[in-house]
Amino acid sequence: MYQRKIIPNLNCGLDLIGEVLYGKWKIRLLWFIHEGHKRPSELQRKIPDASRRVLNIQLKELEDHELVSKVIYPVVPPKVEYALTEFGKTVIPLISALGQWGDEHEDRLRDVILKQIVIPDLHDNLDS
Amino acid sequence: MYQRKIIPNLNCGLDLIGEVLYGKWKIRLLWFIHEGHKRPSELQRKIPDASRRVLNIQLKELEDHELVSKVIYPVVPPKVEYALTEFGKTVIPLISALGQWGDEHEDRLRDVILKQIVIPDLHDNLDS
DNA sequence: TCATATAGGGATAAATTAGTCCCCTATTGC
DNA sequence: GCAATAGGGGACTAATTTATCCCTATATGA
Repeated sequence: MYQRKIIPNLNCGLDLIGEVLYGKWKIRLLWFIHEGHKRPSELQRKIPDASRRVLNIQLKELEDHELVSKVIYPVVPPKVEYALTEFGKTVIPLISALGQWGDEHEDRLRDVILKQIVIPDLHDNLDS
Repeated sequence: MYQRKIIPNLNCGLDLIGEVLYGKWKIRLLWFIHEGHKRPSELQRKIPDASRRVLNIQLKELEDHELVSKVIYPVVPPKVEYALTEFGKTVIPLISALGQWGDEHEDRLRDVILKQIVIPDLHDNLDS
């Protein structure tokens, strides 16, 4: 596991929430778990752009931060289920609000974001 | 400037808002500008842990994404003022909600976060 | 004359995050 | 026996983000 070399700031609420929600897929993981997709394989199907590995790592962090809980059933083949903790449930309204804002301003956002991404890239990645 | 090699996903609202709000200091920049700290030097003083360089870069991105506007006064020494755009103002309630959640759960968050950060680090960085 | 304040940028290095590849477990079905 | 399934993890590499260092310009005050 990666050993941090720089201590994060934990001065204010924004620092604190940042520590637990930053991570490319964390918010989406929380959202999908909230929607009832409990098992790792389901989550991987919902987020195909993330590698299995990274999802596992981020799920582990969410678990360490007590936002989700994990139950491992001792069966073969293995069965694992994630769920939001009570604490984790309290972030859902925030995620919902973020997603809603993004949806409301979808066109404008897409526009300003794409302006920053140069053409060659689009060309090279048309197939992805 | 860094040229992206991977096209970001822009499928849903969460992807979109992520593109404009990710960045270690962006949310704080928006917040302080909202509080009336308009000038670069003021912002740097409010966020001493960020290097001047990075703040400039992130301010530029916020500007490109039309969340803030920048006015350069042609005087010497230079004077620059940032302000939230109308669009930028619409994110403030979200940031406020995030910060509030962080504040409400401050103790618990600090606790779970620090558990993940190992002791040697704390030792090596006691002075920072 | 020299330091200070103001704003900014290039080059480069360091830190962090994400992704790829390959391997392991044990059972069921063919 | 062999493939498929479900969940994981180590080693390593690539991508991305932040930080550091140094340099530019001009006016003011000591």
